[in-house]
Amino acid sequence: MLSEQVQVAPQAWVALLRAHAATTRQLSALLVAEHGLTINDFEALLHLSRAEEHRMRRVDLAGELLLTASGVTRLLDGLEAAGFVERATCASDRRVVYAVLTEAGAAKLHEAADSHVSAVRALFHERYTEDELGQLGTLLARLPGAQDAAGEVCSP
Amino acid sequence: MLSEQVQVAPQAWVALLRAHAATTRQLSALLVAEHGLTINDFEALLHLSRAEEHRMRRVDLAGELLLTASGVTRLLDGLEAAGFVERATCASDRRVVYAVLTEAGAAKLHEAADSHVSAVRALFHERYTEDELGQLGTLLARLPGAQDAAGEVCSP
DNA sequence: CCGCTATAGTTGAGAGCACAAGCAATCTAC
DNA sequence: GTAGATTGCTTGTGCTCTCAACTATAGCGG
Repeated sequence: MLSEQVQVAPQAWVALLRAHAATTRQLSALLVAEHGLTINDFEALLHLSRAEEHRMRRVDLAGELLLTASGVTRLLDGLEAAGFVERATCASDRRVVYAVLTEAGAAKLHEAADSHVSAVRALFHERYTEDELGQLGTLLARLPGAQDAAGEVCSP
Repeated sequence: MLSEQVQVAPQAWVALLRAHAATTRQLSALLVAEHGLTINDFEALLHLSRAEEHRMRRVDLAGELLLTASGVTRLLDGLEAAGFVERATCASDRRVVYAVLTEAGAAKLHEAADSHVSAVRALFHERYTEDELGQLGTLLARLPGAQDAAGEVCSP
C-alpha cells in the first residue's frame, strides 16, 4: 500500500501555486519593510485612488481584494488609524459606509507605488517579454475570480 | 494631488495574484470540507509519499511547501496528532527529525487525492487545452521559487 | 581538546484571514 | 403599515503562518 504512487495533476497547477506564493511573499515583504503596507493595504489604496471620487463601498472593496467583508473591516481599521482612509456615509442608503482615500493616503500610495512598481518590473519584466506577459495575463484571466468585479455607486 | 493616476504594472501580475488566491481558496476549501485536510496538509502527505522511504527532513519539507521551519513544525503537529505522519530520528545526525508517512497517512492521501484531482481537472482542464497548460507551466516555472528544491537524505 | 559558527528544530508573540453570529437599515409582499 | 427576507457592516473566535529567540547538535580551525 505504501509503495503505490499517487498520481496528481501536471505542473501547471503546481507552478501556479508555487509561483504565486513566492512572488507575493516577496513583493509583500518589500512593501511592509519599506512602507509599512501589506499587499492588501496597497491594493486597497490603489483601488480607492482609481475609484470615482476616491471612494468605494466596503463590500465592493472586499470583492476587488478577494477578501470577505470582515477582512475589509479589519484592513480598513488599520488604514483608518493611519489616516490613509476615512469613513463617509451614503445619503441614500444608510447601510453603506464608504471608504474614502485621504490626501495622506494618496501621498502614501504614490510613495509606495514607486518601489512596488520597481519590484514588479524586477520580477516580471526581467523574466518575460511583452508577448509572454500578454499570454500569461490572458491565460490567467480565464480562471475564476481573476476578472475585475464591477463596483456600484450609491446614487445621490 | 488626489487626481493623479497611479501607474501600476499591467494585468499579468494582477491576474496571477487574483487567479491564485481564488483557485487556492477554492481547492483548499474543498479538501477541508471533504477530508479535513488543508492544501498544505495534502501537499505534505504527497511529498512524503513520493520521497524515498516515505520520509523527509522537516527542513526539506519546509522548502517544498514554501513554509518556514516553524510553519512545518505546526503543520506536522497536526498531521502527527491525526496519525498520518510519525517522527523518526536520524542515526548519523541527531539534530534531524524525519517526518515519516504512516499507513494511515498514505490511506488518507489516496482518499483525498481522488477528489482533489477531480477538482484540479475541473478548474484547469476545463479551461485550458493541453498546449495552454504546457505554456502556463513553462511560463510560471520561470518565476523564482517555482522550481522544485532538492532534498538531501541523511546518510546512514 | 576548546571555542566558533552554522544548521535542525521548537516555542512564544503577533499579524492576517475566514467563519459565524449579530445589529441596523432597506426592500418586498401582503 | 408591518412581517419577513436581504444587505452592509462589525465583532468574537479560531486557524495558519511568520519572525525572533532559544536549545541542541555538527563541523571547523586552532
